[in-house]
Amino acid sequence: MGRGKVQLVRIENTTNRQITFSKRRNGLLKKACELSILCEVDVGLLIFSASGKSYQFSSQDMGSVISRYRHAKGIGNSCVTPAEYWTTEIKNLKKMIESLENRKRHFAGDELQSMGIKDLKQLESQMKMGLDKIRSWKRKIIFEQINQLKRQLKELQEENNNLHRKSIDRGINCDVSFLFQIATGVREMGIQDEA
Amino acid sequence: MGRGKVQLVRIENTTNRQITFSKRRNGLLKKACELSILCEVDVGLLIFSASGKSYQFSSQDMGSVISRYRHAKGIGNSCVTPAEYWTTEIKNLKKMIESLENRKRHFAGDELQSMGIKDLKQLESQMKMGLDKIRSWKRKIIFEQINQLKRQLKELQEENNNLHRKSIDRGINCDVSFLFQIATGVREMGIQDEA
DNA sequence: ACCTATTTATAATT
DNA sequence: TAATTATAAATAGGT
Repeated sequence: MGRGKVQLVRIENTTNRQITFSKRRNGLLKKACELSILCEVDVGLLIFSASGKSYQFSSQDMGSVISRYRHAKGIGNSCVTPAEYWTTEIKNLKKMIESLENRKRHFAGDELQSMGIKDLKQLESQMKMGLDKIRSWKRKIIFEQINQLKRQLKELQEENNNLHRKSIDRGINCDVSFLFQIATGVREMGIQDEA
Repeated sequence: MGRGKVQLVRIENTTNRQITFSKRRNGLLKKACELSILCEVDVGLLIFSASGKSYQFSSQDMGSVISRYRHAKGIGNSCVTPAEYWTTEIKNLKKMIESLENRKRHFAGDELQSMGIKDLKQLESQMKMGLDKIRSWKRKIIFEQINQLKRQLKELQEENNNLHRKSIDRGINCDVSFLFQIATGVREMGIQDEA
């Protein structure tokens, strides 16, 4: 599109290349934006100029778009990914609430109110129950795990004491008293579970 | 560009929206590719269809483009701590519940339409799915932590066996530094368990 | 930066 | 779903 046709190869003339970069970069960003709006899809676009300057467009925030990409690619969640992933998920939930809010007008001047409120109450209590369940489940599992850990540590500590005695018999000194500290620490953690 | 001018708003007709998505998606990918070649710059483009399918172009591999973005934004690979992460997410959920409560109040004097109820039901099921996701993620993360602890315990046991042998053979001071790793692991678990 | 002849993209239609 | 075509939009080369 222009006075002449262009071959799909690097533009050798530096000035022309920069001018074209500027023009096409804006065009691309614009079209990315249009696509996301017209078709209501998620788009993330990153452009890095030769000088290292970066330009971007994303329909949401870039982080969540990237996390979606990583999620789609099944890339591990070692570091930021859980947070990024949930940023998206929480955003979706927020959108739902917004949409509920936007539709408030639809609810006005009609009937079946009690049923709608019933739904809402149910929904609300379900969310709360969900959270409670998560909490209690978590408490239970962690408590069990910690108890088991304590048992194992205790066994090891006793075994170490035995070793200690044997070592002394053989003239070796090994202090394992800190194991008690660990065990104590674990116990405290077990108790403090759940705010 | 086409028979008619188009407004920059979501295309309501589903078929048209999908057709336009298909066309513009390809156009955008093409232009992204052209820009990267003509101007010799790095470009990364991610598109997610409404159905969740992903399309992408990147001049190099997407991973390096993304990491370049991270670097440019000064986002290291620094981890969000589990505590921070869950604190934030739970806070958001609480906000949503609050918002629902407010909504409930607003509806108190109103009446609901059958369409509104349909929306509500849909919202409800979406919320449920969200909670399920929360649960499974939580489960996954905690299990990962527990598994790591198990692994560390196993190491401890092996090390202990080793120590045992060595002590019997020739008497060597025990290296117990790894025990602190366990303590650290347990502590991290405790911290995460605050949501 | 702006202009505009042309090419390119694409909306509507078949 | 895939072509066709009329038209809008992008832009190459020039000022």
